[in-house]
Amino acid sequence: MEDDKACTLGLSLEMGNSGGYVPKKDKQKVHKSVPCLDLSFDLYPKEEAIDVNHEDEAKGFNLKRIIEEEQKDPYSMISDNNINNKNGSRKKLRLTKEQSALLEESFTLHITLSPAQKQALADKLNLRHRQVEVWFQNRRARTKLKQRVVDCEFLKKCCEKLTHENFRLKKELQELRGVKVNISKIATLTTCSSCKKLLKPNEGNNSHTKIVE
DNA sequence: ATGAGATTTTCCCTTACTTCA
DNA sequence: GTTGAAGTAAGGGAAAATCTC
Repeated sequence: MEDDKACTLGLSLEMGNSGGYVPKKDKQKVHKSVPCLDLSFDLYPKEEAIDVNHEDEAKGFNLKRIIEEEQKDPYSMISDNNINNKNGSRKKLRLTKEQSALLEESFTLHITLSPAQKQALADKLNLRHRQVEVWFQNRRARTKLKQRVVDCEFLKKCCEKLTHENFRLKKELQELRGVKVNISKIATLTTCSSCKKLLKPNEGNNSHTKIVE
């Protein structure tokens, strides 16, 4: 059955780490009990792996500093398509097709990224670390929402199936009860010795009512 | 050793903006 | 041109685990 097959599928989508601080050295332990995508890909080759606290003199790169600067002035390090409106309201950034495509591609490989991976991707896309982070958060939320809709539909079908089955079993029970009553009725009947017809209890042979023709 | 506050990272909810019918 | 719905980037708070003093 298709539904039976469906029963063995789904309802197990996990987002991996469900929150909380995870030290970098223990990052992989988190995913032990939960089926989750491998996060060990390199946006940078291994020899260029990023140390958050390390100040790269040649590139002037320090992730901690970048994040701090972003917090001080969120719009200082970004392309001009994300500058606030004159009235102070937030101007919404729209990611380009290329940016979205690469983010999607990364997401299909890894639903969460380490800070260094986020920064590497941000550099690649000319976005801020925070923007990549937020994009992944929202993308995980969207996935979860879609899965919730799928789960909901599946549970609805299960419910309908069970309701139908319940109705069928109730009907069957009713029929069986009817059969049982008839059998007990038959068990209490006696047979007329002369005409061989069934008699009600306490009915003599002389004045009997014909029950069974 | 241990306890309290700080830090880090994620999730969740919400808001604000854009796009489209 | 207006409106409402849907999509989505981003803000902010809470939770959880670890770190630091």
